[in-house]
Amino acid sequence: MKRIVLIAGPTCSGKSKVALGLAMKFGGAIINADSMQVYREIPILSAQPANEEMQGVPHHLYGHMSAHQHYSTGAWLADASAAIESSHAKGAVPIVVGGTGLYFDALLNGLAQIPAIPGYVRNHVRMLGDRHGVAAIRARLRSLHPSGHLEFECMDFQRAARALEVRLATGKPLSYWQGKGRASPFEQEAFLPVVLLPSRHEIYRRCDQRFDDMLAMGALDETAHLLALQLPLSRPAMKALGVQQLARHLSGEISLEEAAMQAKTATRRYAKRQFTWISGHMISWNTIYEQDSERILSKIFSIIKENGLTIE
RNA sequence: GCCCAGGUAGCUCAGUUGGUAGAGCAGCGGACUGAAAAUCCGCGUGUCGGUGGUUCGAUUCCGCCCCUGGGCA
Repeated sequence: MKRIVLIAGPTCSGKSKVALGLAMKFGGAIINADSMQVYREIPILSAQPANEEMQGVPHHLYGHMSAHQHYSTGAWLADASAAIESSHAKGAVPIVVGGTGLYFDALLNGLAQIPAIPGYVRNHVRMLGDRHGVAAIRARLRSLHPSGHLEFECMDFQRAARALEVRLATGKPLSYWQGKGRASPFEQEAFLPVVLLPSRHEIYRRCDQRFDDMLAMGALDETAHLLALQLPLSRPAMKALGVQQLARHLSGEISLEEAAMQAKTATRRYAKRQFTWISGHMISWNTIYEQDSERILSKIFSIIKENGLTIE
């Protein structure tokens, strides 16, 4: 059985660089596990590796979607699984790298086997939420439960909307489907999971620096082009960190300095959520606290040496 | 030098007719099964500029000092 190397970590932890180093040493193929780097219109803002940075190493699922589209965890799992299999078939070590915790969770544990939700049901539910708020979604959910039991007591409209669309489309509650269990498309033993965990202070420092770098690389122009597409704000790509802040600067509402400050703040909050996810979901992973990419690489090399890239 | 306005949380400020104080933003903690860079839940973190005085009790009233703005010289 061939290995699947996983490299997770908060934003700015140096994952991409480390993945590239690994791929060059072992003949690997890099597979993106970042929900924003899939959109081709935002290469700078989502920090996608540039072509000249790829060093001839195959990179999959970077910019393969349009910002017009609505990607999802399920779609990613299917794409990533296919990329892993084709890498194995070509004799390359698949290296899955990214910061989206839910994607790694789906890869490692699978997703509940829920039938696809028809687009009209999904639109109906989202429109209900947009117009009348979470309360309307919760009320609708409650009305579908004869027992009066409410699955979603919280005000999380995204999850409430998911529960409602599943209930409407399948006739069964979300908990029914989730209760049936789930399984990864791959053997657990195949995974070689590594999480990079530099200090929070260092991550924050690098995030601030990186946003300034993004501006220098043309993040403003990129935002202007994205805005010209006139996409609804609900499109995932419109929620990339920095887009809303730079949009407000472009419309004259705030200064560039203010926009940069707000974008940096939003990035720090995102990193904080990633730290929380990691501490709750990646406890058993090989954890590397180093900050220097050479030292990280040598640690991963020794982890790979111990575990091997193939197993019986 | 004189006059005026201020000095309260990391920042901007509110407030206490004298009983050790609260908003927004920032920050911190947490959740997470097909939007996840999303979405949601929770938490004030403080020598109330300093020092004397009055008082049972001062961040609040009074004196002096320090600091920051503005004005007059």
